Amino acid sequence: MSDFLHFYDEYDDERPIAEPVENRGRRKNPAVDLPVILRTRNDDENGEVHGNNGVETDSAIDFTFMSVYQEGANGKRQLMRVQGGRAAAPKAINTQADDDDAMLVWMKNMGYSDKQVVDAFARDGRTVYSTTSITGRYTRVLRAQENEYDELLERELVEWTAEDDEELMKAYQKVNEEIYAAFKRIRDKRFRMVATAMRKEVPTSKYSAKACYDRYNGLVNGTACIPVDVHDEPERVKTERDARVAAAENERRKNLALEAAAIKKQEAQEATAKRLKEMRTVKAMDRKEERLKKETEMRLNKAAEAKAAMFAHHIKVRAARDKGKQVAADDEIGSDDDERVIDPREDMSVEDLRHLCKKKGINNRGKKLQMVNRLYVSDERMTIPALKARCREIGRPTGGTKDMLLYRIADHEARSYSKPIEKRRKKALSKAEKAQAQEDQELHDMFHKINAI
DNA sequence: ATATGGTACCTCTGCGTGTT
DNA sequence: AACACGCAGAGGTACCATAT
Repeated sequence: MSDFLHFYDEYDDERPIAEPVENRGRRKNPAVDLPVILRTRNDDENGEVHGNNGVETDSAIDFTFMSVYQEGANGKRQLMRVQGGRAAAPKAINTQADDDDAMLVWMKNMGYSDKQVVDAFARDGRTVYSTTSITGRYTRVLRAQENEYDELLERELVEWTAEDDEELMKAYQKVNEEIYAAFKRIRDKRFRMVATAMRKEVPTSKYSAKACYDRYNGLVNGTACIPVDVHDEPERVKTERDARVAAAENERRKNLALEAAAIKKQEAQEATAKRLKEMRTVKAMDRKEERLKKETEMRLNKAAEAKAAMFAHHIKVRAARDKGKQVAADDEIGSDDDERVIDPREDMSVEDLRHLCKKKGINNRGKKLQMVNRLYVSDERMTIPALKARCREIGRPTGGTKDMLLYRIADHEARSYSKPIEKRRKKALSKAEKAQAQEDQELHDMFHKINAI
């Protein structure tokens, strides 16, 4: 082998190539950007065969378009391309290695990967082998060197040195350790291989490496249980095994039942929690409705009191104007709205009014306003103590003028019939509901705004 | 017929990713 | 974080196609 020390200089700092790789495996080698040339074949000045005739190939145009191979059966080789360098062509393995082989051996000895060798060769314009050829050529060169050296040793033209003897013993020791490790690795795989072999022979086999190991040792040590088909008491063994199988099945079912019970329990708990939550919600809704009802009632009462005051005022005004006159005993209704006193019973339906009049022993025929007037006149004829007693009875205040007492009683009667009450309550509720809905919408919008951040 | 470059196939290793 | 798993890249070897 020729001197290769110059490669150390060439590839030291100035020629950046990748660091030698330590382990095999997936690595990301940097891509080499080189011109693509067609594979060609020509002889150089020494008669050696090279691709591209050793011409420097800096561009894709700078080559002679010649086929390196004769017309092949598949024609594939004629069109193969290499990046940079010369195309590979058969070249004898020579122990007096040329520069390419010397570099190849040096790089491989240094630990560069096959791909790195190919890239470096391409970049330097050397022969560009296929990556998969590198190891092949490398091992062939080494064998050739060894063969040549064997012959020299035979002829006693070279000899072992003391230093080499020492290295030999070290190498022997090292290799022995490697062999031991390799042996251990393969031995450790023994029962894995046994299990695989079992599967090949018995496709239904499900014995693991561990099972094979345990059984094998049991058989060798005589501790393995006897198979039922060769046992002295097969019936007993079978019965015992069946009992174990049954017990295991029972255990399995028990566990399944426990599991199912646990799931059921959890579901029941969840259902209870859900129901409780729903009940709480319903109660809350009920409370809310109750509150709204009360508020409405309060508002209505307040309005009623205000109306009662207004009613009293109107009556007073009319009384002053009609001084000395008796209130009409029958159906005389003022046609002028200004003169007419608003009685709460006017909100009642004609049907309810007829019912009320009948109940109080008053003529219930005629127009709506006539009935309202008759009711008023009837009330007006009562004494103040009687009116107060009536107010007390219906849970209304007993203070104020007679007209206010009259109004309260009229209002109570009107509200005791469903229609006007429902009408007013609904009106008040819908107002409260609207307010609530608006509040809900604002909350909803705010929630989404916060979520979007 | 032999030597050589290249291919097919196998194994090993490292990396990325999903699961526990 | 630890582990399992699949994928892809790398090297080794037997073999094939072809040049000599």
